[in-house]
Amino acid sequence: MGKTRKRSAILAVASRLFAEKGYANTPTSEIAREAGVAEGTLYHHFDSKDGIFLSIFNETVDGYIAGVENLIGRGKNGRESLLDLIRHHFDYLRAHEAQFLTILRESPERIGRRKTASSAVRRKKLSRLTGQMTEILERGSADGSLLLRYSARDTAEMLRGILYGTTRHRMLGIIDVPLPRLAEMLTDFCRHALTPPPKGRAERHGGEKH
Amino acid sequence: MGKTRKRSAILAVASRLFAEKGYANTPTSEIAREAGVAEGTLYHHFDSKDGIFLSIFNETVDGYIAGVENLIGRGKNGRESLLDLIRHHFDYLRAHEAQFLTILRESPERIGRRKTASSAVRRKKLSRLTGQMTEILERGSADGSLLLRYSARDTAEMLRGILYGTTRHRMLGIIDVPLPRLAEMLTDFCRHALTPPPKGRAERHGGEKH
Amino acid sequence: MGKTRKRSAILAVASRLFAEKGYANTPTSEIAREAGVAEGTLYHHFDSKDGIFLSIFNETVDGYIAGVENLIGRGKNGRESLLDLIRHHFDYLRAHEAQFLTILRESPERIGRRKTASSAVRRKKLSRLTGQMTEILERGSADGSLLLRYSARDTAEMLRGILYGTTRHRMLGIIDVPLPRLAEMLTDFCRHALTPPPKGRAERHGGEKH
Amino acid sequence: MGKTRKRSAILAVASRLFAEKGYANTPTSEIAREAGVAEGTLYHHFDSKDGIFLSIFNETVDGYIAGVENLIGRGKNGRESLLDLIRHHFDYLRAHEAQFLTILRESPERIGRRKTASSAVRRKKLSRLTGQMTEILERGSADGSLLLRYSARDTAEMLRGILYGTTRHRMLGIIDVPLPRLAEMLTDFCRHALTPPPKGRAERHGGEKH
DNA sequence: AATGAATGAGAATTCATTCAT
DNA sequence: GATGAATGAATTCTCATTCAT
Repeated sequence: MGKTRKRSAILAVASRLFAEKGYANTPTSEIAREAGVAEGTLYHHFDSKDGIFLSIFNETVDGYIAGVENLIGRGKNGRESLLDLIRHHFDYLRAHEAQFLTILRESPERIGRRKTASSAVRRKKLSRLTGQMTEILERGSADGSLLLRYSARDTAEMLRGILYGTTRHRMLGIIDVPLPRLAEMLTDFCRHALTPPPKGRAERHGGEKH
Repeated sequence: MGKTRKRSAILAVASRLFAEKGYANTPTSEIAREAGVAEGTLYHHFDSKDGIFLSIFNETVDGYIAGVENLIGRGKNGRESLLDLIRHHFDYLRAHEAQFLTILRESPERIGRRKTASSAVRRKKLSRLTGQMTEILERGSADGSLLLRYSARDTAEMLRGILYGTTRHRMLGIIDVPLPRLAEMLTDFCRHALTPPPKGRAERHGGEKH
Repeated sequence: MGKTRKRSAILAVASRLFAEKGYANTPTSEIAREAGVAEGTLYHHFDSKDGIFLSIFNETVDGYIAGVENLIGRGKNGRESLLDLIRHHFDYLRAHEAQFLTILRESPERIGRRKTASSAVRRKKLSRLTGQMTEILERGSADGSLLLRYSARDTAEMLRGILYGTTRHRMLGIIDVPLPRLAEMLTDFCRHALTPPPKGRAERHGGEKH
Repeated sequence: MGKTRKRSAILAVASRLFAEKGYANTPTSEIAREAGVAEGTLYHHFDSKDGIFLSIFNETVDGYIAGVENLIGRGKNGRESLLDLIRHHFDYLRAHEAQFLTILRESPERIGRRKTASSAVRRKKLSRLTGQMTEILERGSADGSLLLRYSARDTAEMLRGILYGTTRHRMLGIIDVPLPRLAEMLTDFCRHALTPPPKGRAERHGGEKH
């Protein structure tokens, strides 16, 4: 309890500062000052500045993944699970805004090219996510509630990019659509793009010329 | 010619390095060395390291916007213009990979929160882009070639996020779908999400229960 | 017993680590961890990190000096005492390798220039050693078993340097001669350099031309 | 010329400070201050603090080795070359006191255990020295001017240790014999230990009992 | 006696930028 | 325009030591 109070304070402050100013522009001295601890204390709880980021990443992504796991386990059909996923995405986002922003901002630096031991772990977590989404899409394809025009895997990857990009622009203030509205639009967008035609009517799409 | 050879060399090298290692992890000394100029020379051509990034950003985004302007001017209907836009996006991307990656990586640092004079300029350019997309969507809505379920502006913003996110994940190697395939999928996805129902048939969507 | 078990563990671990990595490169945290005690416990048994070194130094040098005292007390002639001293040196070395290495490595830092209270104590112990060696040489000179060409004091100082340097190079792996062989060589070397000419023959050395 | 003035100043100051207080106890800030340059300037001329030590080591040892090479080339007999070597040792020492002390103090840290690329280079230089001394002893053994009771290599290693140890104790003020006197004593010591018996007289040594 | 979380004064190093040549 | 030596502020990290429990 008391033992981890400072640790949590550090993580909370760091999330906020990283989100606001970026990892590289946030000196450890500022984290310490705002968290009300000595600078050395950071290094009592974390290996390095990078270790602080790593903890934020892990705790946030683990929670996100657990949430998805949970909704998958509910056994709804693919289409409903997909909608649940989008809902979960935006709910979780709200509850962990600073953490999300931090991760959004820093992914290329810390997940991108450089192949380090811990970046491999991070990549793995993220690909776990793609795996979960693939699972949902496959279920929908099997139970007829979703119509995939591409492989489930490819579609899942695209969806991840879509969620990422819209979320990011929204959180960075690059676009103005309010978050709930964005969630609604994306839900709708996916529904239309992935919905099979109502029964009893032929899909006419193939006949189009383009 | 001779006057700008070193300038171009600097920009080319900087784009590559920023893309590979990130802005913050690329010392000016390395840019100078790889470009084959003295470190001081950087400061004859640019105000600062930030100025180098700024030039990459401006030249790249200006070219992109000009391309969109161009395709809008061709006077095709909204739907076709939208497809042209996606095509243009991926074409331009291919031709300016390093520059795009640089911008992708650094936007939050340099465009995000902090309101400086030059970040305002950059934001403006980006919002010009949203304006162009809005224009295309409005045209499609007016000429019946596109069906918007939300305002053209909101839809445009969402589309920008979608393009950004998928492009980024692809370029950072976070997802595996090859670029041309991704372009195809997105084209298809948008077509389904924004296509009006074939004439003579009522849109049944509204009747669904969900 | 139980009272000093942790103290001994600390000294043993510290000797080993100081010998392996050097005093400055051995954090107290590592000593504590390897000794299986808490970091604060170090400070119950010793005043400071320096105090740990001091204890190693004192205990080791005291034992060494006691051994010399002992062999001097046996009342052999000077020559034999000198050979006993060399033997004792290498025997003691073997039994206290880590401690010796620690002292070898750190002497200049902690015994050298800086005149502190405790460094004076240490210097005094070392000069006690020179005193003992001087005593042996004087005895040999008096009883005719050794031939000194310089004052006993000067010769003793030189011998100390000789023992120190060869021992050190050997322990640091700078030279390859095995320890027993080195002991033999030094014994022999001293014997030839300090041996009086066989009785009944004039020392011809003075007549040489060089 | 002017280009290297600051570099030399840094090396001179660093030698002095390392010799006085030890490498680990000399902050780079102090080197910079005393050398009259900015701290960053150190890193313009050297890779790291370690690089400064490395330069001192290399320049000093290279000069020493060149001197030995030189005296070997004079073609004197082994015995005289050995005496020249001792003379050269003490001459060079006088001319590079601070550098020698620095190297004396820091060898274990920087040459000892840890096998790094540059420590291998340093070890190699030092073993070159042993090689040179071996060469001299072999020559003396061949031309009859020296009597070796052990292999030339082993004797050379022992001699190196002897020179090292006595020099070191002298320079650290652990012993009081003045430098010239020490040189004389060592010369004499070696002469007696390695001198063949005058012609026409049998070596009686083997007959002794001990 | 024992613990270990917390401290904070330093340490080495980096790097964008300047300026005399 | 071009150079590159020099700068010094800023940054991350280390670690001996303390002290409340």
